[in-house]
Amino acid sequence: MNNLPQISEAEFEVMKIVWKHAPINTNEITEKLLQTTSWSPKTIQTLIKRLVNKGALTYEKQSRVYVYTPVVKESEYIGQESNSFLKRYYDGDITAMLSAYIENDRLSETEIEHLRSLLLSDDKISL
Amino acid sequence: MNNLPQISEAEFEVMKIVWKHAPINTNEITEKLLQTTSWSPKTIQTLIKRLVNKGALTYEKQSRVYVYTPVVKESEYIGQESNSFLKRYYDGDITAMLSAYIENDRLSETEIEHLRSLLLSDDKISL
DNA sequence: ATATATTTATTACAATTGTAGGATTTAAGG
DNA sequence: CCTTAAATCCTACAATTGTAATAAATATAT
Repeated sequence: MNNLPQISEAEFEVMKIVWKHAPINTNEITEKLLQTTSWSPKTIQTLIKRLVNKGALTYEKQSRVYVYTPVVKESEYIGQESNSFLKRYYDGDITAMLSAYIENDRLSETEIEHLRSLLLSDDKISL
Repeated sequence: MNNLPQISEAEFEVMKIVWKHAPINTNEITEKLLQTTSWSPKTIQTLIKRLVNKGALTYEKQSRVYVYTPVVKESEYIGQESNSFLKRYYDGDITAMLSAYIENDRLSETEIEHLRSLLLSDDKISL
């Protein structure tokens, strides 16, 4: 059973901070986000609140401050999003995605090399 | 200059039909979609209309019937979505996505074989 | 104890999306 | 020409999202 909560794009930015720095409080989250966005602190608070409501974050009161921890795991969430992305656009077939990238010359030589070594140096090669 | 229109999930289902069968009229679109969804024909009409408004489809009147053609190309749209997906979840790095899939054993042996042959039999190998 | 500074909670509002019903237009048959 | 069936257009409404402002609660210094 999975079905992680649905996390919007802006909310995801908050999640990234929490995943990286948890346990982390509101002010710290805000501070970090202000380095990369121009969101109002009020907006950030709303996003945090919504993530709590959705069950993506939990918090613990430390006197007047709330300290947040992720409920959903980053890898799990990204894995789920990746699967639904692949399903939507490539009929669930990651090789189809790769094919498209290769055919449209969207891969640099370096990337191709990297992919080759990923696939060849993998322990799966032992068949 | 690109910036294709933003197409929602339900709208995308309509687009897939049009990409595949254009030029195609409302009734034909509806008929095809009813094979895979349980949407009301009214809903489908709304989706088509929105796609026209967004500039994703154009139409031509053939007496009382509208016949639709895509304005945005499928490969272009999917390519754009793929890039923004990779940017969002893998820092734009498709090899990172592959790594994650390999590490989490999300790839079948068949898929791995397929990927290997894609990368090895590619004309890029000529370096 | 109380004022106040700081936090959190509540409310707001427009745009997009899913999901459709109702109104209007119009082609075509009589 | 006019009725009517079929097609398109307009309207609706709740949920989610981006983006905040305002209100309320509360810890802490005095």
